[in-house]
Amino acid sequence: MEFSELERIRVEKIARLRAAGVEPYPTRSEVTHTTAEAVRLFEAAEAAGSADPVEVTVGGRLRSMRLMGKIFFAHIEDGSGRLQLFLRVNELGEAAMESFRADYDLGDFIQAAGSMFRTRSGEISLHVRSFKMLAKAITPLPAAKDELVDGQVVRHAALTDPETRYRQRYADLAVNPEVREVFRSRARAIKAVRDFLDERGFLEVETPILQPIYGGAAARPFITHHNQLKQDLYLRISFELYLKRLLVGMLDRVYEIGRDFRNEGVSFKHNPEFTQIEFYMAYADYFKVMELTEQMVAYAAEQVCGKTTITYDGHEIHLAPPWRRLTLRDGILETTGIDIDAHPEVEGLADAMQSKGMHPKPGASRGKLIDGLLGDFLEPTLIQPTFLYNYPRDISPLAKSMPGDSHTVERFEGYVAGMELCNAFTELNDPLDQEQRFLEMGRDYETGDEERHPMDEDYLRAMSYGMPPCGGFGMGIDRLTMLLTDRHTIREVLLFPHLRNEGE
RNA sequence: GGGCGUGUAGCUCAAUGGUAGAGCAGUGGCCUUUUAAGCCAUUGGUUCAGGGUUCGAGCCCCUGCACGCUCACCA
Repeated sequence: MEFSELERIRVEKIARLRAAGVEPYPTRSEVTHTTAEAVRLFEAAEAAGSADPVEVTVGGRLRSMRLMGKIFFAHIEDGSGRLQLFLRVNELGEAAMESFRADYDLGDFIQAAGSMFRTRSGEISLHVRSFKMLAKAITPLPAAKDELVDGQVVRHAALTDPETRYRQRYADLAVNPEVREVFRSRARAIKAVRDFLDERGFLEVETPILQPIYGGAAARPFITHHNQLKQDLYLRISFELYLKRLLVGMLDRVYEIGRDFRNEGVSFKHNPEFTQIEFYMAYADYFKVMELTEQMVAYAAEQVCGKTTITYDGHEIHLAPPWRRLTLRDGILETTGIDIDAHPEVEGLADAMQSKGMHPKPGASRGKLIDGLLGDFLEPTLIQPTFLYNYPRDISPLAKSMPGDSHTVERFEGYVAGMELCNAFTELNDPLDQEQRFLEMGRDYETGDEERHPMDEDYLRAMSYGMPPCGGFGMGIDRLTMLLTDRHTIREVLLFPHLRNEGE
């Protein structure tokens, strides 16, 4: 390791501690309470009028030090909160005080034993009788503490540089408590989804991440290779085709929470690997799935935020069921004046778009044009939760057709805050129809679409054994977390978002 | 991949083409109830990297890298 000057000074302190017979990285600590527990104990004793001292040993990082000659104040922080330490030469002696002054730095992990009390200004604190180093920090935490300059410019920003925050998430977490809170919320959201499905008889399963054929979504995959088997494999882009095989196997309600990998561009809402929840439910259709979706998201909001009305990007959003239901046709008609039902063929739709001054992408299918209208005009207007439903067949190869409408399938997407949150449909369970869809996608591939659905023969074999009618659902956990924590980029809800290699 | 922007001390930020600075942190002092303590003194720079223009470049030009925003892409 190469050290900066600040770091060299701390390395010298390590040597000094060792020379004095003090191990700066001891194997064990004697911590008995978190800082929050210590405070609660003391408050309880106070409330009970108890005169017995509350004795604790707490541990944490040194986050502030105010050394005032014969007495020191300091704050330590652990995962539960902060606690002020009060050190006085009367109890500790001059040698210990001097060691603390000279060898202890902000960022060090220490433990302190003593009894709880209130300072004259009323802050619950620990009157320290003994302390020891638990782990010496060499690199100073990137914490800023700006001060009043000429009666103004109070800037107490901590680490804010996004690159440093993402590359050194450990440092970001260490100095920015609100970042820690985001990831606690993320965990609560996942637990809420899991509990919600478990309570409704769903079975959590795990399916292959390394897949010989990828499918279930339109995305380019990452390719890898098994050496001994001499087998090319793909990292999964969705769980869909494996989960639906399980319905053939009489596991009626299944779900998986896990990582998908898509070899595509990164953006504020895309990361090459992201977390997805998918569930499949036998004997359900997409309307049933809509009901479950709105209940599940509202439940997650309650668990994470304590309520179903949340704020996202300044918008007050009401997640309580029922959510607005809007057919894709009506939504596009309202926002563009184009009736997609009046244009069952791509040529007519493209003409209609041109007459509105739009520039339909040459060679795009009808479904892709409709998807473009949705993304450009309708999606930004969908702030309050909305189920858009009934989608073009040609962009939905795994969804079941609507009875009596060969161009449309029973599919919906849930939109909140102008962002696609989830995607679901009545699943196609007709093996002959499914084979036909794969073949149609194959034609698209031959005309240059990289994101084709490759034919999955085994999936067709599974379906040909008989697949119960079912509804299926997929939702990005990252986007759900963004929504519930009011974060506006996916990087803020990923502990270690994907970045380019660090420069030399 | 395209466009725009940013890159200066550990952190947050200044600096007309003319001596690289501030606050906090650090270091040395003073201080026995502080509160993002206070006071005195002080250290710390390959200004992202490499070229170029100029008497002189943190600043202007070129190339590269990283990050941000945005467009494209995106079942």
